Amino acid sequence: MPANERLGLDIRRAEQELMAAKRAAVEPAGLTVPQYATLHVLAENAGISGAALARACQVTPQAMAVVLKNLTDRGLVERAPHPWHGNVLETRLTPAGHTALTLADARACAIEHAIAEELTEAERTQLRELLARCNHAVRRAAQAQAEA
Amino acid sequence: MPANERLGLDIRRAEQELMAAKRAAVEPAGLTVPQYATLHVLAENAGISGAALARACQVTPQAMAVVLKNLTDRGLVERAPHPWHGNVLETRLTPAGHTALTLADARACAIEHAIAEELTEAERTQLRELLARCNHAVRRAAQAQAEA
DNA sequence: GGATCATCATCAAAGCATTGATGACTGTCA
DNA sequence: TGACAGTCATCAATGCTTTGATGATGATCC
Repeated sequence: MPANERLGLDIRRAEQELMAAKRAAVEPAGLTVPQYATLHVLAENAGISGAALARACQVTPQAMAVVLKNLTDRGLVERAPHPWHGNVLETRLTPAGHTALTLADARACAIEHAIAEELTEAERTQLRELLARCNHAVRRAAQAQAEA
Repeated sequence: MPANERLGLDIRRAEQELMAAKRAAVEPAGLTVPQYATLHVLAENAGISGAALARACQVTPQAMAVVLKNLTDRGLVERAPHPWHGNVLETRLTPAGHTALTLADARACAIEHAIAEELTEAERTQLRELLARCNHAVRRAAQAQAEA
């Protein structure tokens, strides 16, 4: 199968380009992309648990634990035991975390804004739909292989 | 900016889904996705240098060095100094590497095949074009930020 | 010939991500 | 009350990726 026919490569390339741009965008705020994503979810869900945060960011709880450790060490978030639900650690933004998020968000949104402006409303919808169908096909193929 | 309007998330999600499926696909061959990609390029470019390999796979030379180290340690590739061009290490597939690649390639192609089949020819072209335009917009926005 | 430039390999540090396994806790159901 | 299932946090091992810095080598130009 020739490489230039593989649609996966186009998707991969787009994502890499996007990640590189976002990395550069949030770097002045002293954040990485996963850290920015975590703070973003946290801003709208104060006191959420680490596991729930991981689900929201679509990573494993272990990966989120590493991100949270780095954020905690640098004082951007704080974690405290849940009042009556023993095993859970509530996570919250600190003022410093809120500041960093605000800084990063402006530049990150500029990137998203650029994408949105490049495409018409109809094109945006279509891109979403095409990607969703790719997802569906991929998931189906993966499951077929898992069963074989 | 609401999260559900960010097209970047759709692209990101599609890529993650794809990566997860490919990871599962090449895992029975004892490979990771970057390792598979490296072997794939290597199969058609015997004796290529590590830096050139990195460019072909769109990663940094350092990242490629790690991948090559793991592949070399497991005997899937071998590296030897270039005959007359001193500083270059020629990299080649070993028979074991070729076997692993063949195994992984069948399953990886099945994933790509599933994507290609889900979409019509026109849709594939359109998806490519939309992604390319996203790339363009992202690159432009990133450059604008870099200059600011 | 010798300075300069581009390319290549590599060391180091930091961060993100995966799988697998373990222990602790809550709530439910018998 | 006691067993069970589900959720949560965490340790450990691997592997990929990035930036930054360093040294070696070959080719080009003066």
